[in-house]
Amino acid sequence: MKNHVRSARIAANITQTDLARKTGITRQTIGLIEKGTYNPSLQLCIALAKELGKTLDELFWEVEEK
Amino acid sequence: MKNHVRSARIAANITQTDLARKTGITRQTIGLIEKGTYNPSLQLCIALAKELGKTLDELFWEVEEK
DNA sequence: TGCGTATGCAATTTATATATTACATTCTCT
DNA sequence: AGAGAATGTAATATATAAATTGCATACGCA
Repeated sequence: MKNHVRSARIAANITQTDLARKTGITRQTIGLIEKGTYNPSLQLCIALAKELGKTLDELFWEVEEK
Repeated sequence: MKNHVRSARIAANITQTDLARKTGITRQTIGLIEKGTYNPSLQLCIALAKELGKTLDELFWEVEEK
């Protein structure tokens, strides 16, 4: 479940805590998603993408799995 | 959680049962996703997209929610 | 008419995403 | 050095995705 959430978040210059608050989830969940050990729900992926100004493909598509 | 899974599946000319088998889940889950009452996992969305020859965006992005 | 295939749907169970709480580390800034 | 902010991570609890089983309907076809 690798992705580009971390780099997109850093590029957007917001903290995990901010992104979590804006997307309605907890900081811990953001942390786990960025770490790549999680399989988030589609709804959450969409919320993250919109908040980060990206599309699903840009954040989650074709990220080589380790 | 509306999406374009059903039309893509029909365009690909395969059954729910086939798509389920190929993506490693059950027919019932496919049915619920197509119905739009489900919030599938990212991993499953990716498997569906690859099997249907689409990207995440094509299947799940910006589908007006009812 | 009867059989096989595709789909809808409901009840129950199981697996896992996400929340909650809490503590630790790292880094920056004064 | 000390304080605060950002992040890592772990244990437990809760919500829900997904599996399993089972039955119903509709359709094409022999």
